[in-house]
Amino acid sequence: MINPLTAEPVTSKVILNNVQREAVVYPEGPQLVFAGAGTGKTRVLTAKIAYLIQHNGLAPNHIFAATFTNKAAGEMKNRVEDITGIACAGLWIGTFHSLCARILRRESGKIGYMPSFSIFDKDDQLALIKKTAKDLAIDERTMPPRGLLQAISKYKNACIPPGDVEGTGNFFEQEVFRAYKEYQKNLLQQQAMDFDDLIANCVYLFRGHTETLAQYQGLFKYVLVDEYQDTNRSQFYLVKLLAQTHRNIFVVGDDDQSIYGWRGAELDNILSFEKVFPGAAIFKLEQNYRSTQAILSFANAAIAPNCVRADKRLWTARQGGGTVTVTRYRDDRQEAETIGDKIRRLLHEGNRGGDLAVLFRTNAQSRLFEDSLRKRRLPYVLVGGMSFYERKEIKDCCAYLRLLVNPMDDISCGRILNVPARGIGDKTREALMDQARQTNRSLLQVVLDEQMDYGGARAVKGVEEFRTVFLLLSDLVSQHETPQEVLQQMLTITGYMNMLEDEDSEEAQARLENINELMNALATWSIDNPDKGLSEFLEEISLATDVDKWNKSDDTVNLMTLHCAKGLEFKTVFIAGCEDGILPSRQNFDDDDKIAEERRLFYVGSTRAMDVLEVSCAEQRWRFGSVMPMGASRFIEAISPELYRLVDMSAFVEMLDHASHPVKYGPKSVRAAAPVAHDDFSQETVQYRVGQHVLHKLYGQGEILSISGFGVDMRMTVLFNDGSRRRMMAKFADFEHV
DNA sequence: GGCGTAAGACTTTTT
DNA sequence: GTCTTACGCC
Repeated sequence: MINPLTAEPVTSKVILNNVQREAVVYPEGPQLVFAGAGTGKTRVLTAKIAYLIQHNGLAPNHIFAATFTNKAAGEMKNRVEDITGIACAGLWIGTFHSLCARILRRESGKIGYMPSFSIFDKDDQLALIKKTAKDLAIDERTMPPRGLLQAISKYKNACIPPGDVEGTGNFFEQEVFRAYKEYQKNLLQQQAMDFDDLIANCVYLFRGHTETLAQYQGLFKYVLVDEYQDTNRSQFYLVKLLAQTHRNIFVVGDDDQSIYGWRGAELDNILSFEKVFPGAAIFKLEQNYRSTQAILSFANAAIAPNCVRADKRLWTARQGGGTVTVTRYRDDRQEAETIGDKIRRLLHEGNRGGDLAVLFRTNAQSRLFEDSLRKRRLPYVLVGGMSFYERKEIKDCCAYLRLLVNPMDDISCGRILNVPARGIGDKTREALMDQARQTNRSLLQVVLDEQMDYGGARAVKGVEEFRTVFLLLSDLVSQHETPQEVLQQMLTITGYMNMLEDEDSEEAQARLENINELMNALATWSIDNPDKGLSEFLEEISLATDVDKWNKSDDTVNLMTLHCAKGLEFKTVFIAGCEDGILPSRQNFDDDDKIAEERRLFYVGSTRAMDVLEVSCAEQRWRFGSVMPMGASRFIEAISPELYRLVDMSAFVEMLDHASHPVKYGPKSVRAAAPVAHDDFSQETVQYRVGQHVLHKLYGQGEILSISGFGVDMRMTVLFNDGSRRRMMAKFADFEHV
């Protein structure tokens, strides 16, 4: 620790250009920083926080800073500690959702919640709305559950409680209202909140409790918001409330990078900031430090047709650079194969995989690139998509843990009542749920106190078994057993482990390893967070973003959606599938605002590239199981041809790959090619090798005995010095330096 | 009640 | 082409 009084000032410790420095040292009052792509937004935000602490002498816990991912929050906090030499444990920094959860855990009693409330993810929400709709006799076909959720989400994002929409609108709106009201009632009864509630309930809390609001207004002397262009109305209300007393609100954003309108984000928040906060100081960061002139010119031309934008001009000192390439392919298959070849060449030329990224509009497009890279034995990581914590076996485990933390959580209870199968089918479950509803108790409560006088003998036995299991686990929790011991016991007592071990399939094997991984993760987490418990672990899991879960590695090529790529940068970027219908998505064709948002998405993708940008489109693409003709994206068509080089590969029918195996494109037979077994080439692709000595946080020293799979799927067997032999997934192993 | 097969829906993007 | 739901059989 350095002494802050003698420390170098922030402004000399962090290199800042003139505008950046002005924004950092600007004394007080509302501030809006327009930060174009690659203009050092994070640097300014970090420096600002450090400056507030060091120069203004603010204690870290007086600062509220909302970032876009928890990972960014963690990195920023560390950086601020580096700069100031002051411990920042008390700093309120994180995503809106985690910050609000933190406030709500403390104040939950004021809005009828216990501090142990559950956080419902998408699946839980869907399960609950289905149950709600069923109870209300709302027909699933006329009112699809997803549609209901979307409508409800809209209300919540605007902080409109069910009481405010009563009696308005047509039949459909009435039905939505009925569902909304009942859904909220159910959430409260189960002591659960969905993602939107975390923000909305915070706003309701403050609206309804002026003394609590005053307390937080007094606490937060400075409110900072990153990615302000992507905030929705409830988030806007929240920061407005919090910043009311001190009027120190500092927001950073770029209207050209607003890509979450479909999630309720309101571009108007950033565009009308000056109106809402009169006297706001405006700063414009226009020097881009990331991309070459060629890339920037291309991106600027791409975004130019959007007319509702704040006036700004991005420029770069990085003159020249290779021309942006636009490549036309015959089909999606050829696109993926050729990009795979290009990536292989780039790696042979000495580029690191981590410097390369393939970006696409939809998750479904990732598969071809995965196949292509896997075939070439190139390590890659798919960011986003089906994440670890969304897997069935992991969700099952978490449901048990969640029920232990919050016994009112009927959705979790319903999920695991019959997992593993113990003879409690849909009928029995429904009977129990009816019983719960009629007697106004939780599902678990019914299961625990009811002498069942209905259902078959098998069902009764199953319910008894579940009761026994739950009480045993509950005892462990009250005896303050460690979280991983509870999980371990759950897996043994329920027979979950046996079930998977008995099933002799590859899938069961993978599930076992995932569960093993969850135990490792939980154990490691407990060591890192000795003062926290199960409920905090569960919260962290449910609020983690895809990028939070991403282990950036030097060696793995990155595959992700354009949305996921926001805020990141790579030396070489491929944007694939730039076709009308994909980017922009067909579903947004008839709405100009949505087309503008799609264009911004294309802009975001283009500005991720530092040195090389390659955009591509295919003339035909497999969609819904059949071939569809595609045309190049209107966004490309709108860019002046001098700004890129057009390469037409669509005439190539066949190419040779490096191993001289002809690769044919198009015919179905090729698509069904046998999957490559990874076992024999794993060592060449990653940083681990057999025989390597490693140091694990939990298990200490060990030696890698064998490796299978590669990239994200790489698993290895490690013999630890305590004699234990463990299978673990490389991406989670988290070995310390040896 | 559980498990297997077959038709059906469906894909935008995510905290 | 892939995942989810519905139905029929055990």
